[in-house]
Amino acid sequence: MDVKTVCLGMLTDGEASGYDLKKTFESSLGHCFAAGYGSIYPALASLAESGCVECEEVPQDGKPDRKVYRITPKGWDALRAELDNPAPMHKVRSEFLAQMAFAHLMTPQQIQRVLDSRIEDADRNLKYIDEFENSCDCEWPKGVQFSLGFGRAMLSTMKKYVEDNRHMFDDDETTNKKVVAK
Amino acid sequence: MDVKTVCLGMLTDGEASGYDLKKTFESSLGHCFAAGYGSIYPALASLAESGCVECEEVPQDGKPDRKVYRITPKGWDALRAELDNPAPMHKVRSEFLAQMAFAHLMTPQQIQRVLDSRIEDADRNLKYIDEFENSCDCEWPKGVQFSLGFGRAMLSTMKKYVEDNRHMFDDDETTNKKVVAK
DNA sequence: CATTTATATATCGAACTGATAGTATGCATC
DNA sequence: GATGCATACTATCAGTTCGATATATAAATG
Repeated sequence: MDVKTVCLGMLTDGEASGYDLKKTFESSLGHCFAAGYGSIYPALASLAESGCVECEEVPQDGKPDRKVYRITPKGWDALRAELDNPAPMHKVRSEFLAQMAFAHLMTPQQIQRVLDSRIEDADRNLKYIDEFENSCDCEWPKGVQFSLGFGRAMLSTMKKYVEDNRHMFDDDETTNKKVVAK
Repeated sequence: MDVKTVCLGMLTDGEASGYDLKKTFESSLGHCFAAGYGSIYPALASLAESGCVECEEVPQDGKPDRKVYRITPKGWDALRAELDNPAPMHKVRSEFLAQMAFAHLMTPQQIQRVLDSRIEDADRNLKYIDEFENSCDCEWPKGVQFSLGFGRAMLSTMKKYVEDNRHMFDDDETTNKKVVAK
């Protein structure tokens, strides 16, 4: 399940350009699988070379030609083979947690700022998921619903965990002052 | 907070070789920030070149020289600058969710196998976290505790979500049979 | 005695990231 | 009327990272 395969999967829904695919990445998979032009265009070129997709160049005046891609029977075979993978990975790369593991080298202010930004980011992503879910009159396929719900569950847990545990990093001085103030 | 910075952070705990750092990546950051030799060795070479770490080659008979790295004052400055980043990212790249988004192209058997493997993976990672947490007589620093708790919260949510929602993909035929059997 | 595991180094191609660049249209703001 | 910004569309490039592989030896395990 690399970028190539995901592009192939998206093309089962109908022909599309690299630009179109980028938008789909941002909307439906944005919370769990990112890809930029630097991945998408090479992926399409490679898929075209191996015969998994066909490309039709649609001339447009002024704008550059629109290159529309369509999945081929060979592409369907390749996709089915990939979807048979019984154990696809779920990887996390958290500079946030890595930084927090060095909290003893940071000031309380630095720590709280980082925690604030994590909560903001979670909220932003929760909003994206809601917006995407409501952007369709009809229902999304089950798999997409599952994926959106999964994202929501993870982001809610993340937010709650940060909120519930940020007191761990309360400044001792501040705490003492509060105690004294009582 | 790239691999270079994390290595620098680990070296604040005392000198270490590339091999030692790899073990630390596997144990304390394994659940949230992976790095292999292909990242660690180039990172150390680059840090040495920029004067952030010193390297001492300790000869050993039979085995290749052990290269021991130590952080320098310049390295401390670089680390402090990185730790000032107010909004470190938390990225997810889930081939699992991407594949599930195409569940309508898979058989119910394929889907259930994928969900099983996700639960197994969550359990495995929860076990790793517990084992690491108990591998120390004294207490880990607050930041490390926070990071471990975070990982546990996310993995528990993941497992529960999959368990609670896998029925979404029950085979219609099977469901009908059950209903009939009643 | 053979095999596996641990110690320790390192490289390489493929893949991915994030930024940048080019070109045109339309729309709003100043 | 100009300036800047958003949208549509293409594409590349340097730097990073991933996963696998290679090399060599000692110690433990079967």
